[in-house]
Amino acid sequence: MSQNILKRSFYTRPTLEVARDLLGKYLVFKSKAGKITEVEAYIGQDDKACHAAGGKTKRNEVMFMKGGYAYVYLIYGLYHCLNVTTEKAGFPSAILIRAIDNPQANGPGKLCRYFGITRAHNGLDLTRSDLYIEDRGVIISANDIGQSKRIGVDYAGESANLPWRFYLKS
DNA sequence: ACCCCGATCGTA
DNA sequence: ACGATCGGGGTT
Repeated sequence: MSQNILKRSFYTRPTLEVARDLLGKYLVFKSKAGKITEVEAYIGQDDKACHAAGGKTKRNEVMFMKGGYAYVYLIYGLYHCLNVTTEKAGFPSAILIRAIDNPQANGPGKLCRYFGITRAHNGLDLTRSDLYIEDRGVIISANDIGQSKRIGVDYAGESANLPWRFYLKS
């Protein structure tokens, strides 16, 4: 029924809108799927916690693509993190998918381990590959959404306190 | 060539 | 509270 894969126009909107709207959607990859329960937004070069704060590099170049691409990077030499790009080409912004409703994928590193997502998937187009996000008709109201500062970015000065983490209250 | 450190996680 | 583990990015 509601097999509704999110299309380009969903991702190319303002990042904070996309972040809130991703809650309750389903991340799907190779026969595994789960409801997104926690995300964080990283927006532009003024955001000192954003990987693109210092400009474009080989590692973060996908962040400069238009909305709807997978930005995957290795962190701490051990784990991978999955982001989805947002907004228009040339503006670096993305949303970190931190958790789905599954104890095996309740953190960004665990999530990638659970799905088998690695840097090999960096740059995938979420609108035309087997990695995608779909709307299964779950309705999320404003009262269901919690908001806080982002995790693990205390080094980022002023940006550390931006309330750009969104999660589904349990 | 070298050094520092990270959008994490599991164990102590 | 801390160690694992490694590549990116800046510096020499």
